[in-house]
Amino acid sequence: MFTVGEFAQLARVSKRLLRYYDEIDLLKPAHTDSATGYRYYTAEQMAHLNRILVLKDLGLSLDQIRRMLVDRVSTDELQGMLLLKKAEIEQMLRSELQRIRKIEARLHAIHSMEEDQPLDVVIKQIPSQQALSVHAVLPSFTDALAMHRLIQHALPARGDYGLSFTICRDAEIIDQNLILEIGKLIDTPKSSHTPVRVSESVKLSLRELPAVEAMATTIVTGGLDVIHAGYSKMGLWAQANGYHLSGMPREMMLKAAATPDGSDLVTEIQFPVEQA
Amino acid sequence: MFTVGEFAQLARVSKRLLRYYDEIDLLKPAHTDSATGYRYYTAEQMAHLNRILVLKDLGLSLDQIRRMLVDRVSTDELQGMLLLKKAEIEQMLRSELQRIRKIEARLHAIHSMEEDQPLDVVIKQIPSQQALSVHAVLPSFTDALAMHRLIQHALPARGDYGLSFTICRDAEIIDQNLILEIGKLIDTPKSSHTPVRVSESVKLSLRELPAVEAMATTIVTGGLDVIHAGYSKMGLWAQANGYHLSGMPREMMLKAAATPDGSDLVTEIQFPVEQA
DNA sequence: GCTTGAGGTTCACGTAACGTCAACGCTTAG
DNA sequence: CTAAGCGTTGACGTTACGTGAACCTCAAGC
Repeated sequence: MFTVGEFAQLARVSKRLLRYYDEIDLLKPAHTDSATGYRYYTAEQMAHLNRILVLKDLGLSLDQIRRMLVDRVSTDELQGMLLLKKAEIEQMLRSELQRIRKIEARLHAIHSMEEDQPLDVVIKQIPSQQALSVHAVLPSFTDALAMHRLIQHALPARGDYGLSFTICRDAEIIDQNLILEIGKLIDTPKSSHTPVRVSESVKLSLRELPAVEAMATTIVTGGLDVIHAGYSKMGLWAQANGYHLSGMPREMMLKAAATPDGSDLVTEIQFPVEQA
Repeated sequence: MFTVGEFAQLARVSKRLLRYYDEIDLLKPAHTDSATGYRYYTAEQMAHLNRILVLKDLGLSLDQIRRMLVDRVSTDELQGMLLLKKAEIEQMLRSELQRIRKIEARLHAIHSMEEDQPLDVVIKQIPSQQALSVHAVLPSFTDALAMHRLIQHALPARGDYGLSFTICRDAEIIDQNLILEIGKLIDTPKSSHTPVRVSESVKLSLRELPAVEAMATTIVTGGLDVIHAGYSKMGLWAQANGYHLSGMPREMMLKAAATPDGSDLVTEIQFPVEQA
């Protein structure tokens, strides 16, 4: 029989830990003096403690260990728990490897473009959204900007409209003509008063932008040249981080231009992606 | 300007998160109404938030991110932190791989020896310990057991003695003759009254067992045959888990034999090991 | 018998990054 | 006028595994 102190020293654990394991019914001393409350452990319990420490080291929680040891679980179940734990660790290893890859990509980005800040790309899930939009074939993004202004003026000020957006319906951005969808999100999807609306020769129609599971997004501040550069950087980023494009890119105008050149535009570029 | 709700929805984070980041000075809204306390965020702050989310995803803590962004840390330092984080993750990957190996070894052990319980091997650090011991060349462990009894009787009952131990001074356990060190630990190292002590023809001398950084230990219950089997299993275990022997094995007698055959002996087998 | 060290219990804290709930104020739409 | 909806603060919970401090009791050696 050993007292806590002796037992703790032999096992090289703290006395506190032994009391704790007693408290959570993981390892009760073989005998507890009812008068003094003193705990007494047998030599055989050292084997028990060792088993606990080993299983803990394998990554099992104390709760699982208690179920396995105190509740006398079968060898098959134990094997199952170990296999499960192993699978868990393997999953974790994969995600940590991915993380390492991202860190390396970022380090590379810092190194290669010294003063240009590296892109901050966040992947988020986007729900489906209702929108009022029009399809247009335009010679340049500058015309798209004009179109946005036109729409802005045509819509009533007091209507639950959200952000202005542009969708490139053609994956290849051709300098000649752009196939675009231009419009505004609708904040309150309940508004049934928005089936169509006319503004000169363009008609806005109600549309539902599909949900996207993984949308790679980044914020750019600046005019059309900066936005265009952002598109190409997003492509590089996807390349470096193991994603590939899986849908039509979108642009969300977070802040409209105050100056004519649009140098204070704030735009969120959105790329639907998939793990390559 | 966006309110928390709008900003949260755009960024796809919770409002709570934004308030939290405000509270910990990680991302303060561009403006806070002093009357109502309402928070207002600008479009530019979305870029800021994105950077925070990206760095968080890379595994940095919010505290580190604050230091990097709010306290305007240099690119070099940022690079250093990322490299450090990468090294951390790599270290973690190594230890998790080791863990996987241990789990696999255990699964294999469960599978191969169906009813014999797999060995529970715990690695601990052992400090140097004082002991009273004698060196002996004996034909068998049975004689060692007898020697332990002899010593037990020769020593005064009331002396701060600890466990009985045996050290195999020869790595190869030869059936012919064993080179052993037999004795008892001394609990209170201050006892200067124990320089030597005589008992018939054997003399116990004061000795200091060296500290061991990594001691693989396991508990076996049973007679000499069981203990001997434990030795060989420990060898197999080390093999399977990537360790190798780096010193003289020790045996600690946790519980002396009550029966002559020693079938209720409880012994801790100790192998000094190193990572292979 | 006295001191001392080891034992006991109980409460609290500590991490990291929020989630959840309660109570309350302000504004607007019906 | 009132209820809905959004905003605020504050406190507590979560998860897992313990550690620390304060305070009290008890066994044992001299």
